[in-house]
Amino acid sequence: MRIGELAARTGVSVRALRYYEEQALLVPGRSGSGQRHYAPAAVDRVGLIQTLYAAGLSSRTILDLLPCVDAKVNTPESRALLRAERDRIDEQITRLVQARDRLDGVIAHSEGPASGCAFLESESALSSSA
Amino acid sequence: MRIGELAARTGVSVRALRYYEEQALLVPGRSGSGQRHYAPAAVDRVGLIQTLYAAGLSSRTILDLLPCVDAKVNTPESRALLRAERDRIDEQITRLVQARDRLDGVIAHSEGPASGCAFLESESALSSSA
DNA sequence: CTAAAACCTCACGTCGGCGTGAGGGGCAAG
DNA sequence: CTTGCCCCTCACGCCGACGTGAGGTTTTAG
Repeated sequence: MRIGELAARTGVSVRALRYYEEQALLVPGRSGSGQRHYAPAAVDRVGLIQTLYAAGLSSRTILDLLPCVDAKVNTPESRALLRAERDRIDEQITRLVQARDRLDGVIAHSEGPASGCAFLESESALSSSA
Repeated sequence: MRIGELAARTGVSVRALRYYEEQALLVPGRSGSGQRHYAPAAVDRVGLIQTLYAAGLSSRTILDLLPCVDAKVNTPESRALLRAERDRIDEQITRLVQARDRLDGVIAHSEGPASGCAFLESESALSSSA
């Protein structure tokens, strides 16, 4: 299929697909006239790339991970790389849960101000002069 | 305390603190000569800001949330805002868990290729020519 | 008093993941 | 042939959270 169809099927922009090629994440074949041609499997590939981007990984990192994911490479280094990125994601989840809990606490407080709770330890007197 | 000390205590850069002021997230008092002076509570404040930044919130969003967190504002709108941001974080967590699980699957596969599992549905023949 | 820190205000640089034209080719239908 | 749609390659724009000087003032230690 050509780039427009892949874009339509995956929901990502044509520009983004060209960008993925630039980053060597998804390199299509070319017709004689220079047009890009993608195999059907490219749809799944784009989905994976999107998932990883959504997890906050950079193009470079994804580029490093893809060969492992494709199971074309399976060395101790590649496994370490996979675990490292997994752990980074884990940390990020931890941070997000922390922020969410914080907001949940505020929400609970704003809805039921019955208790004089101080789960948000003291936010007052933010500045002082001289 | 002055900006350098706050920076040291919180681990964020002096530049970042000035930026927070620019964004109206943390506005310190000033001495006659123009130097910033922060109250001790500013340490916690910076921690909160950092937590929210780490959760992927923008300066603008944090600015909107802070009055609610400070419990200075408690309107239906502010509560809706809090919930909306909480839900965004929830979604982000979902995405991250998805990505992590994906990597976990790959890791499991790379370590024990005993099972002919296909949890990563077909990643092959990525491109075709003409 | 003097020198070194620490502070101040501009104001431009960076980086990543694209958006958005500009300007021009390829290909099927009528 | 021509209309029209999809495709191509540059190449600049953008945005947010700061980094990084430049050039000058204030505070502090000796």
